[in-house]
Amino acid sequence: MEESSGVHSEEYKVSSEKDKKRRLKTPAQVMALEKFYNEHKYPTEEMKSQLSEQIGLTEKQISGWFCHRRLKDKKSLRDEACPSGRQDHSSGVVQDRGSGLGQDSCGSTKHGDYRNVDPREVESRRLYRNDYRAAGFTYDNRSHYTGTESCTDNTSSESSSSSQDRLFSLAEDPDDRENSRCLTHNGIITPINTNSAKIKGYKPSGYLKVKGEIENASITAVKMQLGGRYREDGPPLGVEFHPVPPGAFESPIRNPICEPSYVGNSALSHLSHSPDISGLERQPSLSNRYEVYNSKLSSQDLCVEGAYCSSVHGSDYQDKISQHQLKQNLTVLNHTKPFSKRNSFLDFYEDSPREKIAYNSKRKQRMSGNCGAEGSGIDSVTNGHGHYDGKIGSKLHDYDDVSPNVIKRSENFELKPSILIHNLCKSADKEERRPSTRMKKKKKDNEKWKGIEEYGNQVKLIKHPSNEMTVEKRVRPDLPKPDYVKRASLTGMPTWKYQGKGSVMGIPTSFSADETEETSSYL
DNA sequence: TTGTGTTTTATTGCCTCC
DNA sequence: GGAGGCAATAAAACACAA
Repeated sequence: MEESSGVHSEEYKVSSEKDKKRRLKTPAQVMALEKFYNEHKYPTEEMKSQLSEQIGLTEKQISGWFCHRRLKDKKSLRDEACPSGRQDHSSGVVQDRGSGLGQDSCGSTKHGDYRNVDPREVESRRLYRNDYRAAGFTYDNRSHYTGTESCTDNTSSESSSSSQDRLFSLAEDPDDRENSRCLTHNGIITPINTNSAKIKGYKPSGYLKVKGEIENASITAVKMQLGGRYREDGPPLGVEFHPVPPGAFESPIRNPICEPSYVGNSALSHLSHSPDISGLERQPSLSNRYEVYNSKLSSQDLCVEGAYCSSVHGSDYQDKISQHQLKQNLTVLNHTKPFSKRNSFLDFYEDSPREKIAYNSKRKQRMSGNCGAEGSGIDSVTNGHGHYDGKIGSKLHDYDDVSPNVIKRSENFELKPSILIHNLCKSADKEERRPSTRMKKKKKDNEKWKGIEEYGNQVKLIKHPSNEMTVEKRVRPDLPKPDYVKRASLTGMPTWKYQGKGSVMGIPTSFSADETEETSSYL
């Protein structure tokens, strides 16, 4: 991988240097960057170097990109902080981001609000910490980052402006402890809890926490609002949804992701013999309410693009979320499959093909103000799937969290960072950077998932050339498997130099040999 | 096809910290 | 003084509408 990626990188660098013109980064690169950014807003030089090698950009470009990305985040926060009472498109919940103005680590270290707390460290570590802790993993790779890790860490970790951060914070909520399980060790949100996703809205930044929620009335209000109702099986934002009659949402478009598998009765979904029903959907553990909620969302918004409702998020945060969702979606599809998804490296990233999608669909996201509902729908859906004994959580990780096992099994995008980047770069770069004609673009929109799938196929080809089934079908059967998660969480950790530091790619050493063995055997 | 608006990328200057 | 980061700016690339 290093080889090809390296070559590619070199090529890209050379070409970039050749024409000093502004050169757009390939979707793969953007995905990788986004993903990495989601985990490390302030990458160390080492990380930058590594990343630059991985995606074929110069360190300077990497630094610049991160810098601008942070600005973007900051700007987003600022915009949302507008007194106009802007709401999060995806959730419709008043975002607390506003309060985070200038408080987020990505933003104003300059202002010295929390200089004492190295934003870089915070950003870099925050995710892990939450993850593992939440997940109940004994493994703590965060220590590698710095000894500064402390309780404050938690708060600071939430300082991130990203929606993910907000989501993470949810895990801290006593009522939402379960959610924490869903968090991936890499810090990417595993939308296990729909509520979390939906409420992504609520998440006071760590800084805010430190400062006191009092400072932000909106945050406090939301917090209070969520406080009582926000629970694992409860509807988001305290909105009670009435159960939908079975079959009410039987849309011709049965998107595994958006399709919430109606669940007034989880048993029904269980009994369903439809091959289209993903394992996730069958999960009996999903709360009815939750499912109902999802059903509604999906049916209402029913993005035709189904899998891609998430791409409709508004802000750049939503972008991240999109990535995340995408990741999740991809995961579901390939094993499901984003990138951010994304999700959020981060799949997209989040991100993965998903990221690409998000990337391409950004404009649309912006344009559609009511997309929020769609986005939230997706969130809820994906998250809803996450409700599996907490184990399922790992399944829904961002792709980088997804271990090789998952990848192998599901053949989806969720690759570890190195793999992801490599593959993405390979596929994306080999192909033309972007379609030049509008027709292509339009097609792209219609087939935004296509690209992702293609990418996934590439990976798939390498791993399972013979498998012609769709990703979704291939994956679904595995989802319900309990050990699936186990495996997923175990292997496939990126081989980053700094993994020891507890980077996203770090490999939890706590995993049992059995698991590893199992994984390897599978592979 | 063209014009307009938005987003992304690159550059530069300034500031802060070590 | 150097390194890293933020902010402002310009320009290219892109998306969309007419």
